[in-house]
Amino acid sequence: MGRSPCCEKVGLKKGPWTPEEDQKLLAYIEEHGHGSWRALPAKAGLQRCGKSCRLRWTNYLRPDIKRGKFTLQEEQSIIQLHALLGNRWSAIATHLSKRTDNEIKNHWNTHLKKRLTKMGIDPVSHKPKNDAILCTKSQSKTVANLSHMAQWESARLEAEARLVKQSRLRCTNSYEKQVQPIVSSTSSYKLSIPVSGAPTRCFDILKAWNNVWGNKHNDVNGGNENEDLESPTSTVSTIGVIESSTSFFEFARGNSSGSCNDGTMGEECDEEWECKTNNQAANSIPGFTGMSSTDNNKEHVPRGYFLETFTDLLLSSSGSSNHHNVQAGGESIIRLEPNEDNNNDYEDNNKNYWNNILNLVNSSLQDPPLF
DNA sequence: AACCCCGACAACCGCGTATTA
DNA sequence: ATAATACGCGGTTGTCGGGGT
Repeated sequence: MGRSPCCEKVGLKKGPWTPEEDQKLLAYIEEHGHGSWRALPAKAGLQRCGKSCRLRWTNYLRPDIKRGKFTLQEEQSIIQLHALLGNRWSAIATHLSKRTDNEIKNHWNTHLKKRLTKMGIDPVSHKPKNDAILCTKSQSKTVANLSHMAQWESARLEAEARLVKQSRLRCTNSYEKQVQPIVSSTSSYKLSIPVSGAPTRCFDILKAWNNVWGNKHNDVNGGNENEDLESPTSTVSTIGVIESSTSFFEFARGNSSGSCNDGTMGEECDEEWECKTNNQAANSIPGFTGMSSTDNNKEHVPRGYFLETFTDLLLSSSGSSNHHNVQAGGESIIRLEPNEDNNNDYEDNNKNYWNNILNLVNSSLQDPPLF
């Protein structure tokens, strides 16, 4: 099947938009809505293709866009969501209201990816680069289960992102109907989509997993090792889980030395992050105060320097000297000494990691985007 | 002052997919 | 069922400004 060009290429302007063009596009959409992007440029008097207009609108002119530096929370959200979703920028953007997928993608490529690399973390897999497979059976099982659930949850996140977008479209359509009832007389949305503001039932896998942890936490190793974790379903209760985990943001902001005063990650913060994480990469050099084993045994994420704890979560490692980085089979993960305490450390860290993602996404659902 | 380099970000391109005729 | 069309996404490129030499 051949593909026709999105628009006539001849005579169309390319490159940066001028303020005049912005004004034309803005004025037209405010008055008429965008309608068909293909037809918009002619109607708005723009020598641009519809695609270019759409991009300009969605990435720059849209009124609900937040611009400027990314906050610490936003950066952390991006990293965690990227760990779960990969390069699905659109899906990630739905959980960071007011940020566009393009902006997130750019920020990832220019900042976050480099930082993770400096930290010795593979920005693709979000795993330490020089680590190895767990050697004990229960640890391997845990990793397999986490991976399994991550796949499920990733699929759910994508589905949810689609719903959010459909909801946005619906809202936009309503807006367009208000500003110009004539155009939309033929458009109808037959989908029954949850309206923004109504919390979507989601992340049940995380929650189910959390429940499993809550129930089985103390006998993970002592329990039936042959008992595979069932693929969670969306019918699991969602109550009483979130409270068990402290917001990642809370401890991220808990130490003023870990973030800039305005909450942004400026260059100075970068420097400090790099410094700290180099320590991490150097594997617990003197002065490193990462997640202690004592902290790990707690139900909540420990307070402390953001990057130490965050990279600890990412690395699923402890500040103790009991863990080693081993490499095998191309896969890299932290290997803990095969004793029960460290198994618990490892599992607690994973739990905390997922708790954080759960908190993150739930918080985003409580404040759904309007568009 | 001129040039070069590099980072940041806006914009484009090509492909996949949903929708429509 | 199929083809045509439109839209959205992700990767990539282009442009611009600031800093260094």
